[in-house]
Amino acid sequence: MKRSRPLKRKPKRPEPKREEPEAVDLRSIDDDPVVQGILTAISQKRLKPGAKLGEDKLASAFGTTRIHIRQALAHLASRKVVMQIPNRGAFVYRPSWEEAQDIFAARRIIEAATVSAAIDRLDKSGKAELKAHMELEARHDRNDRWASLSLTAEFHILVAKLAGNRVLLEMSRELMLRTSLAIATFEQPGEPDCSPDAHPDIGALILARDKAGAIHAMRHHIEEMEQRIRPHEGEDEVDELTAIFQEIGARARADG
Amino acid sequence: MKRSRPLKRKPKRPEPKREEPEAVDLRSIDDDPVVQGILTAISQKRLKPGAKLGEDKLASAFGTTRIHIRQALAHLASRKVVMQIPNRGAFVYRPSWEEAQDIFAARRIIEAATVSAAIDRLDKSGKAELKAHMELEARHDRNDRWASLSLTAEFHILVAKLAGNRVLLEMSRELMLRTSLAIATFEQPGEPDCSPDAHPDIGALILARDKAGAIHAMRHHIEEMEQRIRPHEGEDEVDELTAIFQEIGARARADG
DNA sequence: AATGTCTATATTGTAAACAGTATGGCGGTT
DNA sequence: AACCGCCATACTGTTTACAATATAGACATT
Repeated sequence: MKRSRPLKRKPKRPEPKREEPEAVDLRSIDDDPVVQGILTAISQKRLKPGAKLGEDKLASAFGTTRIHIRQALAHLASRKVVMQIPNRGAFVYRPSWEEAQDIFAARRIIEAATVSAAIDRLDKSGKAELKAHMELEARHDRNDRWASLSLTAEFHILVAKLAGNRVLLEMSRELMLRTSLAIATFEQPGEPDCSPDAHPDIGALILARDKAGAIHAMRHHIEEMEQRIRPHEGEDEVDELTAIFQEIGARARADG
Repeated sequence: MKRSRPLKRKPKRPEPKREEPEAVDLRSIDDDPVVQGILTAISQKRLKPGAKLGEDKLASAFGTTRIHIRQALAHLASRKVVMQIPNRGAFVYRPSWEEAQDIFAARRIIEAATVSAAIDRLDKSGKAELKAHMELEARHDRNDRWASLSLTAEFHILVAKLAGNRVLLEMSRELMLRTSLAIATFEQPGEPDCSPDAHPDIGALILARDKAGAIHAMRHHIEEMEQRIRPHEGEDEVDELTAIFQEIGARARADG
């Protein structure tokens, strides 16, 4: 509907009213506790792919309203961490087998680049951070599964931080999460995402500024992860059906 | 509030009710006309960085409701295409100078990889697509600025498609958009994002399967783009202030 | 003259009620 | 006994109205 403005003021506006914001706090929705909660729950594998995320339940769980939850779920759906199905609700995203492979391939590319850039930019404080993290990983309590999962992911994030490129850092974070989902979908549960023994080697190579060696080690490390997943074989009949339906859906959308 | 369910049914549920969706149409919000409209408007530089995106105005412009607009804006904010400021509204995202540089650096990495993968996977239909696009670009109407902008962006998207990795394709799309914003922010308006003359060379090198040459040409092409932007100098006083405030905000958040 | 305060207005954010859609159990039919 | 349609229920999606906040102009003050 058109606004019924009183028209009392002068309608002319020679300069079109500088509407551009100069400096404000732009706290992102990423800082939202609901988003963070779901994210950590997923990266710690407490939420499995395909799990339903009911709006009412989440609202009461987090002690907030449904609107807030909807916003958080929409954001997570934009980032492909949850899947929203019309009139059915939100579910933890379950990547396809092809998508899982693509995620690993993307990580090989991006993390090779972050390792390279991290070595180029490595300075005193960077070395200290890296050493501190390696020590943390070496002496952490291996019985605390959730802490382990967080720590091993943090190593890759730290390397991305050292690379000094925020865009690559965002992408690494995103790929890390989607890797968690890929592994959780296609591997027996309970094991960590990374074989943690590889991290000290990679870290040492970075500290030694051995670029070729560090890149090779990182690539190998990611390939090791990838080899721990297998396509679902027991659900072939079902998967065939889903393939058919998705094919039909895609075709209908392309034709229409 | 807690749901006041009648409790007439048996509360026990031995099997936790298979809630996982098997096969459904999952049309993404990316297909939404509002999202697409804003996206193309930005990539065609009809919407400039910093422009205000009022909810009511967009709602009446698209002939839909404010809620719909809000969802679309939230999605675009998740993808860093718009910036949402609490109680102020949504604005077309304006990257910082550092972010602009990071975007170009990320593109160098990712597009070098897509070029490489595209050459590896290049088959008959891929060659045909590439040739068709190059012909389109060669004989298009150079006076139609908006068509030119779309076409030159499509070249990079096509290469990413040929690489056969959906995750990298998504990332390329995202980086493409953010490149548009970066160039629009730091360059005088009106010029295309790419110097279009470079595309035929890159395409020819891909068709010739000259991997090293194609990667080099792509890197060079992106560097050329990057060299066309300059940090804002006339707004140094303002930028200094914003830098200070952002510094303070970040510090306060880190300390708190 | 520049700054500070106040008020009206416009715009965003939130809550609650309503409508639409899928789910699951029940009964009827072959 | 298995299958099919029907109906109650639970959940998501949407509308509506209201509350909170920022903006812009006018006015008072130093």
